[in-house]
Amino acid sequence: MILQKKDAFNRFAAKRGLRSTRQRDLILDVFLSSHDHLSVEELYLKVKATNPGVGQATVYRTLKLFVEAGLAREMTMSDGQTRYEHLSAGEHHDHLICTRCGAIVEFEDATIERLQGEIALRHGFSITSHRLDLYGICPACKATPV
Amino acid sequence: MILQKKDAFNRFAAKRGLRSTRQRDLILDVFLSSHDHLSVEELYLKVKATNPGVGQATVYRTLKLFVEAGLAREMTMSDGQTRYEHLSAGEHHDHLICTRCGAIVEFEDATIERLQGEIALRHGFSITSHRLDLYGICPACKATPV
DNA sequence: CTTGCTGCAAACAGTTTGCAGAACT
DNA sequence: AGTTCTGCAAACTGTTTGCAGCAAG
Repeated sequence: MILQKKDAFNRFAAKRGLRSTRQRDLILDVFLSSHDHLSVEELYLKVKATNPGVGQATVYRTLKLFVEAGLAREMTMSDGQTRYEHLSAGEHHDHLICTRCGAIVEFEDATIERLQGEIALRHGFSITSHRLDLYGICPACKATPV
Repeated sequence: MILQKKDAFNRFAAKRGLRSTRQRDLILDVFLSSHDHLSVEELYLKVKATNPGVGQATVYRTLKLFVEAGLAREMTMSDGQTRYEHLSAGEHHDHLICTRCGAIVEFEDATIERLQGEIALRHGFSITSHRLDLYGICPACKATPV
């Protein structure tokens, strides 16, 4: 799974004439072995933990490459931070987001996807992507007194 | 319609002990008489056109009040800007967004709303709000060569 | 007269960029 | 050797905040 993604990135890099560097390998490792939805800051700190010399700018630049390579998806959160989640070819999922603790749960719903397609058609749009976030309180937070 | 919203804001202001100022009235007028989904910058420019002395900070502060008063909804766009749209009590709609020209078309779909509720229930979440954006190319752009 | 509101400018947070040196091929 | 990539720091963008003066009640 992780190897597949590394291969995918290597193919992308080769096609684009990008060089293979220690930093890019490292950032890819950390990204792939982490849970989804990391902010750049979180990823940067994880990378720095094992390899202090790496700069933030490189993390920013490398994440943009992952997006171009189709490995990652960018999500602009309402707190102004950008988060990156894993993305496999053709796969898509939406999010339940806890507004108290920030937990993010993924889900998929084929019926909603289909209805979205119908709505787009009705308005003459050709859809390239979409984003569905449901905000609320997760079960754990409901059980915990504020 | 516009008067109703002004009343709503006045009631909110009274309850909160806020003062009635020239700037707030002006910004509310401009906001209510504009199309939806304005960025702060756009609104600020419109306000400044008729009343040059108004500062950006006031526009930012006033828009946050509108959100608290339930007149407006904040949307963080992927370009990093925040846009504000009109909001009436209980009303909700989602968006088709053209990635070429930036046009935003609103739609509502009761079935999707219901399915969202079911998904939330299944995961034990209590939903407070949601956001559904469909990104693609609008009919006008499809007809226009790049 | 008292307190909240405004405009300005400075501060901030997240992200991007220019550049000199390091590293890949 | 030639060129890309990196790290640093400075620049940028959108937004927030501190403060002195202004204005509403």
